[in-house]
Amino acid sequence: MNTCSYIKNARNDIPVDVLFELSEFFKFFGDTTRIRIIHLMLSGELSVNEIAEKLNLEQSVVSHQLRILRTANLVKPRREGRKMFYSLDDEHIGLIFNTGLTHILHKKGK
Amino acid sequence: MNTCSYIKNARNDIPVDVLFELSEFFKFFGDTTRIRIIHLMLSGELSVNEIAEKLNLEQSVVSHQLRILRTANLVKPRREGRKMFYSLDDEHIGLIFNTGLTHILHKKGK
DNA sequence: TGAAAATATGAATACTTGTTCATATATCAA
DNA sequence: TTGATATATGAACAAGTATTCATATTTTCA
Repeated sequence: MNTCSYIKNARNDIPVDVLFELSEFFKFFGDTTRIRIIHLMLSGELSVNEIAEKLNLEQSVVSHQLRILRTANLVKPRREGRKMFYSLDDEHIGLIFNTGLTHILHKKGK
Repeated sequence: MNTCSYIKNARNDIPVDVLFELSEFFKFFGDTTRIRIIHLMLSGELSVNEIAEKLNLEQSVVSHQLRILRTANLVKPRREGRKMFYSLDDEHIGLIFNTGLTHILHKKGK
């Protein structure tokens, strides 16, 4: 009857350090530049310059944020000549993105 | 073949201001104190002092963070005499919490 | 009304972090 | 090797924010 897996799987004994990691993880989604980069990557991999052009951002801004996302294993790099292509490392990233998106769109609809 | 629903439901035309709101939304989960408060509330409503005691935090810290969560409609207050009880406003909050938690636990398992 | 309990708030501080600018590194082509 | 292209990085600055401390509200009870 209950289709919400998050309730069935609710954990009651989460260590503080795991909660800390969880908050650190959500921080990566808590920046406009990064969320726009993640959004772009939902459609596939992109080079640094492609991202910068599509988002109308300076190259260094994109590069700085990509380093953060790469260090956190949210995106993975692939070199092709002089270009670096980045793509989402984990399929869960899109799930979290869309879960949040569904939430705010749902609230806006009211 | 593709079992990832987030790809099937991918939205390609998200306005920048919606992406901004989305990042602002995720910021609420990007703080240790708030994520611990949210975690506590997954089990039900709590008074301010209960939260402060369980998390070993000063009352003003909890109150400040509750104001942020309340303003963002993540939690809702209920007065009972001198006490204020707070609970999660939206059932999606728990879903997002657990989606992120599942993700980092999955990565730790590797 | 006065005191106590519970919560909220304001200002100050310290800390974090995103952007900017300049520059460095890396790769390719001639 | 030299120049051009693509990306990365470091330092400095500015803006945002979580915590602390003190104090203000609000409510209950004697």
